[in-house]
Amino acid sequence: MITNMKHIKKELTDKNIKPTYQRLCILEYLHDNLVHPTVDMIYNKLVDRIPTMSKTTVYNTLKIFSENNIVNEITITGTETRYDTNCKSHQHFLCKKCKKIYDINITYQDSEIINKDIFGHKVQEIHGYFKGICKQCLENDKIKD
Amino acid sequence: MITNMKHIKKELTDKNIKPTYQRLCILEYLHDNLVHPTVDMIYNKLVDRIPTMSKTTVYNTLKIFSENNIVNEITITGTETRYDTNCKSHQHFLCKKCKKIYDINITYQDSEIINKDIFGHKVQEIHGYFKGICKQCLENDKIKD
DNA sequence: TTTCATATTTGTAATCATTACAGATTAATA
DNA sequence: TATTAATCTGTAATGATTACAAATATGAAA
Ligand SMILES: [Mn+2]
Ligand SMILES: [Mn+2]
Ligand SMILES: [Zn+2]
Ligand SMILES: [Zn+2]
Repeated sequence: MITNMKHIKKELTDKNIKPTYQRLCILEYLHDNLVHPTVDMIYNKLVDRIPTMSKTTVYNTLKIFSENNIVNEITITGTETRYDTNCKSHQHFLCKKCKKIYDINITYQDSEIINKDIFGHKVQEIHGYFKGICKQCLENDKIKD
Repeated sequence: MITNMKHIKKELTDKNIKPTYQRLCILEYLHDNLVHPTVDMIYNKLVDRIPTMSKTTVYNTLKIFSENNIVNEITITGTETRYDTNCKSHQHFLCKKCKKIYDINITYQDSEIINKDIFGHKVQEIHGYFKGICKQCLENDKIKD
């Protein structure tokens, strides 16, 4: 338990979300595992501690979190949604081989664009990401050669 | 038929892809409909002209096109893959309301990053997109008020 | 042309993530 | 305590995509 439970509870109550046990566990998991996990990763980890946990609850909870800007949904893989509690503006790197998503902190001039217009369209979110082969996979390949 | 068939045929033969009737029709559709269509949109349009067309063929063909860099797969909606034959570097705007994807031509310094390293990861693709409400939907909302 | 091998297309079934829904459980309120 | 609302749970349905095998078309040798 890396993250303080009181902070997590406050994060929910501040947004008028009832801090139920399931919600606290899911949010705690997200804060302690900043690897952009899938619903399955979250569920499979928590079901050990909470055997009654339902996958539907994970989906429902993440939907509430997303609507309240507690998590960001990342849909760059094309297969499943990944979840991110890092709400600071940042980019991502998706490894085509191992499917890991890394944070890339390149400071952009986001503030210039966000909530403004771009060709008449109202911008609410800015997403940027790179695809390729990650450092670790590159090194694994080297060893094979 | 806006695009010249000879050009389309050459595009395939240049990459050693047999220019079958189905493949030509799909590629022609993509060139004439630069709206980032879904598999369903492509299939439903083409099945009128080619009643034997199979949706699996659309999937197979787009996979071959993607592997040969004839189309780009866009996975920003989270629900289904959209396809783009505009291979010049450009950004996208996804409208949360009507789900239309618009091209946004902001010149980036892509060439500085592509095929180079970023924190040790090998970058092969750069993606950037915005989410919000598009011009047309904003205007439709105005009328309602 | 006929024969045979190969590539492509097609239709159906399977898979997998996500959503819909209704009943069970829990919490809040009177 | 009794009543009501919110939350959670399990299962069924949905929808996009993939797997697979049979049907069809293509193309080269004989
Ligand atoms: Mn992140
Ligand atoms: Mn485009
Ligand atoms: Zn990797
Ligand atoms: Zn719109």
